[in-house]
Amino acid sequence: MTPTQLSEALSAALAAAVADGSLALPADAVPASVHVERPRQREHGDWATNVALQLAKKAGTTPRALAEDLAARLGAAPGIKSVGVAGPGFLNITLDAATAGELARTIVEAGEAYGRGEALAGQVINLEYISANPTGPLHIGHTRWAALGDSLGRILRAAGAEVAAEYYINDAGAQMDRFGESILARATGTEVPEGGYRGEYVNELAAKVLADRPDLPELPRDEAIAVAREVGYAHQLAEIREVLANFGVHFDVWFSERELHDSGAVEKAVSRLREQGHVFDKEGAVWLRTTDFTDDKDRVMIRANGEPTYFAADAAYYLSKKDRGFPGKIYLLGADHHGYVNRLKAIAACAGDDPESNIEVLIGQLVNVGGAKLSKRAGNIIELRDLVDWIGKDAVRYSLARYPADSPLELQGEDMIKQSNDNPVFYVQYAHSRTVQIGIKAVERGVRRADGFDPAQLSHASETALIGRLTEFPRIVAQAAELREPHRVARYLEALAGDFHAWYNDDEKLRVTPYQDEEVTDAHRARLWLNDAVRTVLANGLDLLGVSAPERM
RNA sequence: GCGCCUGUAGCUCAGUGGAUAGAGCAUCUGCCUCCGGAGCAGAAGGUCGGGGGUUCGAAUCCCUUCAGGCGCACCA
Repeated sequence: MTPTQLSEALSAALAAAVADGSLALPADAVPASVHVERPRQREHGDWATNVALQLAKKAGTTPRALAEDLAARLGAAPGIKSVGVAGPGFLNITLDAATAGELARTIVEAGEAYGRGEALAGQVINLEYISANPTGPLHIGHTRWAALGDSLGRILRAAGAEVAAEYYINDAGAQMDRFGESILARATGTEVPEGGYRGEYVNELAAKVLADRPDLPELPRDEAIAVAREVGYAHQLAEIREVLANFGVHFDVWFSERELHDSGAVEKAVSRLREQGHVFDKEGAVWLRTTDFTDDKDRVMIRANGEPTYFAADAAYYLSKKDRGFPGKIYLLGADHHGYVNRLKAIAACAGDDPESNIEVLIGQLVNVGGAKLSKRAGNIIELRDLVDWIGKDAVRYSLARYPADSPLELQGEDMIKQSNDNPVFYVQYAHSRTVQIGIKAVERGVRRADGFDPAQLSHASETALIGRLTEFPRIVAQAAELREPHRVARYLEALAGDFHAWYNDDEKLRVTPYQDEEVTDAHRARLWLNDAVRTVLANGLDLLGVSAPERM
């Protein structure tokens, strides 16, 4: 029995009580689905609901009386072992072992599909993250969004949404010229200009540019800057793409800011917003009246000198997303960009969208890794590439994905490479590899799922706890998708791994494989089904986080 | 000054109005003759920053206050 079915059974019990007059509640006050949750305390049963507490007042009765009535009605339902009333009026529900144990079969047969759902079905979402300038390597701040953004994309898709992951390349503007000038200076042994890029990586780029274009030093200065800029840009972007690919991060679209300018999309955006009535001219510049909405001051789109601002490109980019058919637009930005939230929402509103539903801006707070070496090649930053070389892809991704984005984070690098309980990624991966090895051993000893499944065998406390945990997975995925919080999946996997290890260590009689002189029984087979169900969920969950599920460690 | 985020165990952090506030680390005590000890069981550790309020019920919602981080461009 799934929580959904249980919730429906509760609704039916409420409706029946209203129908026969024992519950004085208007029909429209009966909730279509009743919220059930896993109680913290095991002795409170498999599931609990506070529905009686919530409805008693409206029905003019006491919570306990209402709960007693519901308990009597629900207790007769098939698959339910017992229903109790506790405390002020909680309903505690225990399923019978066979009904609960069926879940293991459901999971094993569903395989990779278990956990996927329809909570976000029909939603079409553009998910933009990282979007770092192509003028230098990715650093630790980008790394947090790389891990969270990619995982969020996977989770949104698992919940049924259609998602395009997008990287906005800020390849326009004065910074690119400074980038070109910096490379040229290094290539020709002259001084890097004020405000230029100085990291060791600029020397590396200069060497690559010279290898591609040995004629660089002989070119007229303007042309040389352009060549250095363009060739350097290509190399830097290639490196970013390679580093992200090695990190397991995939983008569907790499969107160039320059394209917006070259194609005239920026001018078109200005005129479109002008038609909407939100653009005005002042002091020689063209402005967007973002104060019509949530912003605290109006923003310049075209400067007095005729050059468009970065903000104008942002507006054009927003319209591009809208035009390309994405009602939902999620932006993942760093904390240093939180001042942008209101003006981005104002763009949406000026474009005629609903800033509450068509645009969502998630802000990631700072992260620091203690003990990490600062990058010499890029200056005083921690590079994503170095971090992955040092700690490993799985540990970096997991360590970042297991915390919500909106809290500042201080991680210890030494803990992240420890292969022990200090590091939850190994704890979860170890549980997965253990299920794999147990499965192999069981088959060697003649325990085979194909020989049958008697779910009633899974009646031990550690087994029902484990089954209950497995039941939660689809709801956890849906919740992580709806709240945009990948860390919920990681925390769930840690709890599941804990329940699994506890079951494994619980009692020497509760083994998947028989002792050497022992016959294979229904119990061994049932436990193999359960073991394999756990493996399925651990693998599915780790995949949502972009972390590998090793068969052996 | 204004705005956003964050204050939970010694440390790093979970906990989108429910029952006795949880996990890992660190400290202490147990558990390897057969499925992986990278594991398990237990002990100890808390004015949920402070103060008001809403509610049958608040770490969670509202107000206020203190502390820390970040941001307030015709830069990108």
